[in-house]
This record gives sequence, C-alpha cells and structure tokens, in this order.
Amino acid sequence: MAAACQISNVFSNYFSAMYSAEDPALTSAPPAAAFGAEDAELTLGSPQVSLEGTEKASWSGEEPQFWSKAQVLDWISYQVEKHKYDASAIDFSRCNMDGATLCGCALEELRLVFGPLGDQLHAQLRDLTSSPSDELSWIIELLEKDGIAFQEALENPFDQGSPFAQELLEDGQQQASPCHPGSYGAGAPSPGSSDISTTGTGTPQSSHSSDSGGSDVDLDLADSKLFPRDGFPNYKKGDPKHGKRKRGRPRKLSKEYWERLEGKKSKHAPRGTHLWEFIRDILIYPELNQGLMKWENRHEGVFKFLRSEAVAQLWGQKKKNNNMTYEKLSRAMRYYYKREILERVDGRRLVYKFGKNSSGWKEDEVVQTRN
DNA sequence: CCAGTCTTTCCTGCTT
DNA sequence: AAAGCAGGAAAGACTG
Repeated sequence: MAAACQISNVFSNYFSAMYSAEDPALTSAPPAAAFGAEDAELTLGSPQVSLEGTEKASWSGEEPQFWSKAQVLDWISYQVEKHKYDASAIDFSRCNMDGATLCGCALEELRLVFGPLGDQLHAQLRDLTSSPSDELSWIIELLEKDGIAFQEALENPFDQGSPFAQELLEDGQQQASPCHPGSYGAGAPSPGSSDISTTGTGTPQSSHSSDSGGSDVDLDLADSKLFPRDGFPNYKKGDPKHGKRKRGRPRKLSKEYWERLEGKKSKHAPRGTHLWEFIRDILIYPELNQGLMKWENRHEGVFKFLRSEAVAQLWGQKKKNNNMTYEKLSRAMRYYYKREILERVDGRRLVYKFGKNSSGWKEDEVVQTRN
C-alpha cells in the first residue's frame, strides 16, 4: 500500500508537472508545486498550494531565493513555454536546484545549461527578485479564512456520486487524497506538439493540486450550498418519473467558489491539455502509467485502456470534474475520429489507435523529446 | 461580443 | 445483463 502510494505520488506529480499552466503569469494559473514526491509531501500541509487550482504558478508570489526545486523547474518550464524555446536543448539533469542555487548562478552558467534561454532566465530572475508578487500571500490569506471548509473538501475529495473514487484509492491512485497535492493540474501545456518537448523532458511545471479529487471541491462545496446534489433529489439519469433532463452540459455551479479561491483575475484559465495528449502522455511514460493503459501495437499507435474508469477519473481530476466517466471520456475520444486524431479499431473494446493528426507518441518522437 | 473549438453530458440504439 | 461503442444533440468553458 505504501509502495503503491509512493508510486502514485510520483505518477501524480509527474503528470501534474506535465500538465500545468501554459502561461501562469498571464493566466494566473496556479499549478501547485509538486514535482517530486519530496515536494509533494512538503506541500501536504499547505492547502494553499494544493488549492490554487489552475490559476497560479507555484513560484508566483515567492522570492526566487526561496523557491523549492519544484518551483524552479516550474518556472523554467514556464519560461520555456513563454519563449517558445526548444526544451530539448536544455540539460534538465542540471536543473535540479532550488531557488537559492538558481539565483546564485552566473549568467554564463545559465547559458551553459539553458543555452540562449539563459539570458532570458537571467533577466527574468533579476526582475523577479526586484518585484515580488503578493498574489500568493493573498491566496494564503484567503485560504486561511476558508481553511476549515477547504480542509473538509480535501478530506472528502470524491463526492458520493463518484463510484470510482474507492477504486482509485484502493489502487493507490490517491491523487484524490490531500496528500497528493500534485495530481493532475488543470493547467495546460500548449496542446500540440511543442508541449511534448517540454513535458517529455521532464520539465516540471508543477500543477496544482487538490483538484485531484478535491477537484470537485468545486462542485461539492459550492453546489452543495446552492444546489446540493441532494438538491436534485428527483433527478436520476433516465428517470422517467421526473421528466428528462435538458440535454447538454449543465452549468457548473462551483465557479464562484473557484473564483474566490483563485482570485477573480484571469477570466480565462488556460485551455487544458487535450484529451488525446493526456492519453498519449500516459502511454509514453509506461513507468508511470501503472497499468492504466498499454500499447497493443506501439508502432501502429494502437493502444488499449486497461483501467478505463481509472483513466477517466484521472482525466476528470485534471479537469476538475469528479463526474468524469469512461463513457464520457470515450465520447470525447470518438470525436477524434472525425478529425483523424484517432482511428477506429473495429471490434475491439477499449482499443483505439492514434491517427495521422496526432503526434508525439511515435517512438522516435518520444526519444527525441525525452532527450 | 461573437464565432469557433473542445469537450462534457445525455440519450437511444446496437454490439459484444 | 452488463459493458462498450456509435453518434446525435445541446451546452459549458475557453480562445482568438
């Protein structure tokens, strides 16, 4: 169990690193810093970190000198994205440093490790050290006020309507647990190909956290105030007694809550990683995939869901949606057929194939991006 | 504000 | 019978 927990920590953190905000500064997206399990544990007691949802960079608001390793990586990742820099040119093995170390690096050293981006980093660091943001403290303050309610939300991350919560917990997929602040963040890398280069290289952009399960803190807290789940006691899927529910996606009621947490700023959170990229990334990091999915034919891009509902839950966590199910996820997957991001694999359940409009999953692409 | 994109949610019918 | 698959329909959340 403990081992499973650790693995899931790594898994969660890894993916959270992969799916964080594309431009935290602009979007105020708040990936929680939780790149390594180490950091994840450090953040356990800091709800503010895990709470920030998708609106804030982990490093934002803190003096670079005090950044953790995860925050440093997060920031580097952000800079890579921001400057559209080719991350493959960066020696990430040398990025394992905390803020103090980073600040101590001379321009030449930064150039050595980051190439041309070193100049940008150096300049940005200088700016940051001279104009700290107070957004983080604002959030901390807010969280202190809402501390109790939030803590409860974290402790009951999955709402009762999530039949898979238990499965995830049992399987060690404890992103839902408060002790996994780094689970899938909702932020997002730029979809598309370039993100892979950064994510693939292990660039962490930490992400935020608690949505993992706490995700529906969102739904659960706010909704429960206005329209508790039980507030629709009569609605039941397909229940003819109470008439049909209107088609389409119902309004998310928890928005207000998140806005309060995240701080009203960015009107548009960055678009998350696309579903197919999320799937692809699970597949190309088998060591982290924990039997969720597997390649049926790597060369052809054919893959299979082994634990479809678990994958759906992870996707849901990433999107702060505890109600995600494989059924819904698969619908989204089917939409990819038309766009040729996926191809049909007839007659085989849970099996899909990457199409010509997908990228980043081929062996040579992966090797390239990992290196 | 609007149109477009990408889901998300539901649903019906069919297949495995 | 249950779980998946196929798609249509409609709407939410974002983006440009």
